[in-house]
Amino acid sequence: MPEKAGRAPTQRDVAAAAGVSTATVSYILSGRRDRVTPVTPETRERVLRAVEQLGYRLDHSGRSLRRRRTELVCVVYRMPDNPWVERLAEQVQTIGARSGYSMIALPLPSRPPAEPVPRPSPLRVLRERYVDGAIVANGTLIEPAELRRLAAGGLSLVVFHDALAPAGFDVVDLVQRSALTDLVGHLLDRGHTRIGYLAHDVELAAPDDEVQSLKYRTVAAALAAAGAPLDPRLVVPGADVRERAYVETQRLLRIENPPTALISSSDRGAIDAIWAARDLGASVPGDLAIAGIGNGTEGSAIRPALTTVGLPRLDFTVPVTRLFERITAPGELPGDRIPQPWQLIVREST
Amino acid sequence: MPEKAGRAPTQRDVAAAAGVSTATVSYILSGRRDRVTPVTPETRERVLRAVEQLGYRLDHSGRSLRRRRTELVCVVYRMPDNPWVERLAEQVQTIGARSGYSMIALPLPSRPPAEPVPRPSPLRVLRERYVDGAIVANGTLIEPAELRRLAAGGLSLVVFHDALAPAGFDVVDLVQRSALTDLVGHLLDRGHTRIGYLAHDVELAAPDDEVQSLKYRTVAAALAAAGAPLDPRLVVPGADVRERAYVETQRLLRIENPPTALISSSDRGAIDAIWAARDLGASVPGDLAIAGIGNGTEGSAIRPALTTVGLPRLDFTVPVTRLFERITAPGELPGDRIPQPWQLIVREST
DNA sequence: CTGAAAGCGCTTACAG
DNA sequence: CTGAAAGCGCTTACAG
Repeated sequence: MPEKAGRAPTQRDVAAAAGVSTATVSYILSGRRDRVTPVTPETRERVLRAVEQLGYRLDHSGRSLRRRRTELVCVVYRMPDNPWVERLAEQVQTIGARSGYSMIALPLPSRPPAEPVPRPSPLRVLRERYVDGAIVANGTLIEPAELRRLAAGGLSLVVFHDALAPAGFDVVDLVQRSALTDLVGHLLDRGHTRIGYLAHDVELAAPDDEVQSLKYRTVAAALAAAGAPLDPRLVVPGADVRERAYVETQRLLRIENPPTALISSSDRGAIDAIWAARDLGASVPGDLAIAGIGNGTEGSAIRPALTTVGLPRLDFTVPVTRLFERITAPGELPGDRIPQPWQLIVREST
Repeated sequence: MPEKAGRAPTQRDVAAAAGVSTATVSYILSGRRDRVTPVTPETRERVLRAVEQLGYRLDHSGRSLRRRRTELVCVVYRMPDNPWVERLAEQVQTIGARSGYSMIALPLPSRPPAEPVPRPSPLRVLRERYVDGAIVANGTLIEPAELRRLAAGGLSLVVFHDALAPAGFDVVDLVQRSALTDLVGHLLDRGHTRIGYLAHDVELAAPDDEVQSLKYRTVAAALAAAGAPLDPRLVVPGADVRERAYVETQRLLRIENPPTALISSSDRGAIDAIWAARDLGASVPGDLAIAGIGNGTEGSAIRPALTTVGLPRLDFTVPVTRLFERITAPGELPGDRIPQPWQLIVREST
């Protein structure tokens, strides 16, 4: 069935085999203009047979060059992915399919590129018009200036970011700060004064980084504002790795004057902390109140159900739809801020 | 700096601005032929200035069409990803960069497509020559016939699969069966006769599926062959979801005549099972031996360290290098089988 | 050392 | 209802 090795068959070959012009082949394969100038069923049949026989496959390079769009969009995120990103990808796939778009993913390294910068940069996919648009999840290490350049160059862009001004692209603002502040307030209201923090490594390594240490900084600021500043001895690493979260929590519980509440920079870390506490015979939230950050899928399935902050529902219809509006529009949309606020979700663990 | 809205600048615009021909622009930007016919430093300088000034960005459609390759490869996997796939992606990125290739990911839905099949299919990226090659991780639901068609159509392909013959593409055979059989033998040697199985949902839903239920089928077959067939009451779901693994393990331990050993279809499930057992006061491996499958990164970090089966090292240099050989070669490589056998890794939990 | 020109595979206004 | 032809942005053998 498939063509012989060598040059892959083109529409010219199909046209020749079916005895029609390439225009006819193109109309039939792309499904356009059918109503205006219908092709006779026999012609169509003949062409489709030739396609089958030659093993013809459309080559998008030609189409993209001519149509000036690739009909591909990209979900950009920082490895590893998470349920959040997967849900986003699914929705991009579903909503994009309606306008004939396919989705690819661009997983970016979790660490800033080493020197010398690798050639080609992974960002080539965005820079050289391989895709018509992209959704950038929060946490990637792409520079704001790069994003502005990409948008100026014609890429349709929707960016999840908490501290960035729209500039030719839309910014989905998770408004994490107020929810995190609410969480701190909630714990203080419950009477806690010794509050610990289970951190991601990067937060301890670069506590001043506005983006990477946003959670840590916000929690620390809220506590300080309430007159109960974070005790450095109650700040421990481990939110990244399950077993370390477990060990560090047990260590915290054994120090003199241990915390009565613990905020974990990840839901995962919080769940491990719950187990760590229980294994030591401590009750949650009685002896130790524990809260996560992120509102992952596991938090509501465990006992005690996890108090956390995050998006109440993983529904990205608005930003995803916006991306395709941008792609469809002549390119004249300004940049909007799309608020998608995190919320405090109080369950049983605090 | 960037061009005004409207048509994006092309090499023609750059050439006009710099007062040279498009050929010169192209040579400078692509870096080819420089040694054969060097461009004078001034010309180069002038062109690069024009590029900067116009905000010119290469458009890969034109290049791909002309060069007959996209310089893009794709890692195809089934959502969600896992450390295994991430490692593979990293290595594709690193090794590909040496030949000027960028990597994208194509995450496929975890369930077979609903009827009617969505248009466009996510496989369009592979079918319509968006990429020059792809590595397909194991577990995707792509039909073998589809893989053969893609290879016949000229796509360079390396497929991780345990039950597939090479056919214009290479097959990385994980040889999972013998390692799984070894695991069963190991437990039997230790004197276990009541062995339980913590399954992925799909294994219970489609136990006859050669690909999706390979682990379950192999374990069951090995036990049956040893004269100790799997007791259906000892087969429980939960390997997919942490909390369910925990609950189901505790349930298993409370039944009359409980298992003395448990094989989990995932490392993650096994780790949760360890915690579940310990929370009930059962010792591991004393009261319950527990083994995982997959050799993820967490298994060696916990106590007791997890016995598991999987790849001893996450080194995919051979298959990844092979992919780029395929891409580079005139296209005349046959299909090879690349064995990359799983092994039994005995640690402390059994 | 540089430029004019052909052509990669497709789409699409236009003429018939 | 169908075909001839131009052209999308780039690369590259070839002529100068």
